[in-house]
Formats: sequence, C-alpha cells, structure tokens
Amino acid sequence: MANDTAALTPRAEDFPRWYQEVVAQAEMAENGPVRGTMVIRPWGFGIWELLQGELDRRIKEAGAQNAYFPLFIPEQYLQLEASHVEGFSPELWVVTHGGGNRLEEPVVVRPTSETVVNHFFAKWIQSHRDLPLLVNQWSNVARWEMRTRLFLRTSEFLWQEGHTAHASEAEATEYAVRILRDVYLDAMERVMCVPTLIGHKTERERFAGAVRTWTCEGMMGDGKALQLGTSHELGTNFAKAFGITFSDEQGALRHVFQTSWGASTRLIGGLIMVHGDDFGLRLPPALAPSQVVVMVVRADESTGPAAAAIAADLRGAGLRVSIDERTGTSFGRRAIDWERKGVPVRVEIGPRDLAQDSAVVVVRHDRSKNPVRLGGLVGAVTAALDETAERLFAEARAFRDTRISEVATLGEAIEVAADGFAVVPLATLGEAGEDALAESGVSVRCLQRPDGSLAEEAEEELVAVVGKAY
RNA sequence: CGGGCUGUAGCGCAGUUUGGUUAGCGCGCUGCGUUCGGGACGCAGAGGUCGGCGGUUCAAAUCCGCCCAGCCCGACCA
Repeated sequence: MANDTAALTPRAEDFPRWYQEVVAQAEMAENGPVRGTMVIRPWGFGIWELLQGELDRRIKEAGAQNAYFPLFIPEQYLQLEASHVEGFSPELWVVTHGGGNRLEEPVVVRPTSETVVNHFFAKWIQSHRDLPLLVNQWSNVARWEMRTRLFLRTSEFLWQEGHTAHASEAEATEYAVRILRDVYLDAMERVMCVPTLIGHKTERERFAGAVRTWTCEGMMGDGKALQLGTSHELGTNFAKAFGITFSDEQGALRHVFQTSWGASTRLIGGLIMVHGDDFGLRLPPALAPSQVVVMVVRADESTGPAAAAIAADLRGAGLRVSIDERTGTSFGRRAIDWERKGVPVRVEIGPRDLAQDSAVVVVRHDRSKNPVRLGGLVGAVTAALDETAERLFAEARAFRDTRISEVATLGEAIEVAADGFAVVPLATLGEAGEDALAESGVSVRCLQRPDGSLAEEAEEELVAVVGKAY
C-alpha cells in the first residue's frame, strides 16, 4: 500500500504540502508523464465516479440529456466569438500534425466545447418547437497551465459541461440559476457536505463570452476560496457568432438565448481541503468508495468467517463495504492506511471482540472508538455514517463562519482576506477597488444580496464576497 | 519567456570539491520465521545504460563541451 512511512505534515504548518501528501498517501492521484497531467488512481477515481453519479442524476432531473462532442475542434471555430477566443487563446493546445503530415488547418484540443456544440445547435434548431434544447456532456478538456496542482489545476481535467438554448432571456436565466441551485449547490452541500456560497461574478471574473456568470464558492481549510462550479448566461453572443436562429410563433426569425455550465475533478481537491485533517482525508459517506472497512485484527479460525458475516450484513443494508484481512501486515499500518484514505467507518474484529460477541466501531471524522454488540452493528454503523455527513457539514460551516467578516473599507477587506472572506458593500468597492484588491492577490469571489441570496436582477444594494482564490 | 537549482535502484538521498578495486544508504519490494488491539522484528535475497551524446585520460558517477528533462522563484491563469 502506501510506500511512505513518514507522518503527514500538519495542516497548520504547511497547508499546500499537507494537501500534496494526502493526495499521494491516500493513493488518489499522481503526476502524469506530460507536464501538468494527472493520473487518477482507483481510490480517487472511485470518489469521482460517485460524485459523477450524483451530479448526473441531478442534471437529468433538470431535464438535460447526455451527448458527446469531439475532442478536436477546428481552429477557426474558436475565432468566431471574439471575447471567447481572446479568453482562451493563451491556454490552447493545438495539434499541427496528423499521420506524419502537417495539417492544412490546425485543430485545437477542446478547452471547453461551446464552439463545437453551437455549430451543431445551429443545425438542430429551426423552430420554437425545438426549444429548449438541453444537452450535457461528460468529457475531458485541455488547457495550458503555468502552474499545476493535482485536482485543483491540471492541464487536462475531467468535467461535465452543459449547453442549452432557450427562446427567451428570462427562460435562460431561470435555467442557469436552476442548475446552480438544484444541481451544484445541492450536490455540494448535501453530497460533498461542503457549505457553499452562491452569487454572480463581476465583469472581470466573468467567463469569456458570457453576459453573466453564476458561481459556487467554497472556503478551504486555509481560508482560501475555491470556485466549485459555474453556470453562465451567454445571452445571444454565441447564437450570433454561430447563426443559431429559430422561427417563433409569429414566424419571426430570432436568436436563441443560451447557457453553459460546468463542474470538474477540481471538486475532489475541494473535498480534500475542506474535510481533511492532520490524519488524512475524511470522506463524506456518499462519496466514499468504501463506506465501511471490516478489519480482521488477527487471523484465527473464527475472525475471518466473522468478518465475512459482518460484511455481508452491512452490504445487505446497502452499504459499500471492504474487508481487510491482510493480517500479514501489522494492525497499526493498516489502520493508518484506511484512516488516510478517509473511510468513514472501520469495524475492527479480533478474538478479544468475538469472545464478547462484539466489535469495535471506529468513526473517522472524530476518531472515536466504541465496542458494539454484533447484533447492533448494522444500526450503529448506519447511524455513524449519517452522523458523519451531518458533522462534516456542520464543522465546515462553523469554520467558514468564523472566517467571514463584514467590513466597511478596502484595507479591512484585504486584511480579512489573508485567511478568510470579507464581505464588503459593492458600492464601497467599485471597479477601482477591484484593481486595488488584485494587487494584494485578492479577488471578488461573488456578488450577492446582503442576506446571501442571489441577485437575479440588476440591484443597487449588493455586497461583494472577497478572498484569495486557488 | 527571464533568474536559480537538480538529474545516481520503485521513492528519497550520499558519493562529484581532490578521477583509482566490485557504486552505497534509508524506505519500499521478494522469501522464510517470530509477531499482530495504532506506523513490528530477525535472517536471507532481488533490483543500477550513475539523464543523453561526444571528448580528455592507463582509468570517468566524478573533469570538459553540447543536448534533453524536471523543479523552484518571477510575469499569466478555470
């Protein structure tokens, strides 16, 4: 298993280093051979698959269907939308050769798929009866990045990207917000147990080609911000660039209003940085590839069969269960391996337990250990998993709340943003204020109403949540 | 793209200044045994184009030249 015997660097001592060590020692991912690329190992990919399932179900509930568009995009497509090309040009990987020959027209590896998708939307949409068109794809994308960190920023990453077309602006806005709330916010808070702020971006932070960008922002364990998911209103920008028109009920030819939205493997990085502790990862039960590991403390004629029976009972209750009977490896080593991987509950079973018809239940989130009668094991484990989800969320929210302050001046905002979020009236900030923040490495994460709700119309009394971002 | 640094076993490193038998150490790995309730121990093993190419020399991981790759710091970024 882990081939590193060193203890983890404490979070408080060096947070970035702690993060890297958790990713490595929990066997989640490692660097690929090409600079900035990432190999996602089975444990990390297992988490991604579960998260993917949760997001996918919500996306489908919101009415979108999955489809797939090509990895390669003609370079000229990118040129069609002015601000889009301006935003993405520096990040493009361009393929110039194929089959040993120079290509007549270079193709870009998709950095995002608005351009190809909309090329086809233009073909598929003729009538108001074709609307709304709601499509999602799960894919990889590639962007040239200067400085990469596993999961948080990699040259290639996995994500879903949704693309929709609507007959009216109001409908597009409503859908973009619906995705933000019903898909992203819901999955982040209920599945990932990550308390999440929602709002919209300032012009400076807006997606290249969007008229408005909605965002989900989480606070990491060091007080920095991570953008967890975004939903963009594209207005008619791409519709005009790609000629996406439809005949309305009156027979008039009009441009569609569009949205696009995405969430990526970056979420796994956020999960680690929100819930991890000095002993490693702590997984919310819904995303744990193994929710329970039954550990055989010592091999004898009774422990193996007992562990198998316990595992069968737990599986019967619908849980994901692993059995660890590697009794050739010392107990401590194995316990620490599972702890680092963040498995929410361990059930330890040895001769001593069996003699008392019990097992030891160890809960990862607070590392508590308690003996439990075998007959009550399924109930105890299920309760511990439910409690883990609640406690992880509550703990993260309590931490975040202690690191958010309302402030009245730019100076205070910068000070607070050193290790948390500052909430400052937008009127105080202005565009000049945003420039001033940028000089200290601080940015506006999102704009919201003073009560934290979304400002769906142009409103006067908004506040800006500012912080340092990953 | 500017500045600094590093390439020696799967990983982390020593050895290079001052060239000299068979290139070492820790972890990991394999086998056997003793262990096993929070990072076990003993014994025996396996594993190397010393980043690459060329040069100097009786002799190169070590000196010289060129090349390649990676890391860190700056400018840029979901």
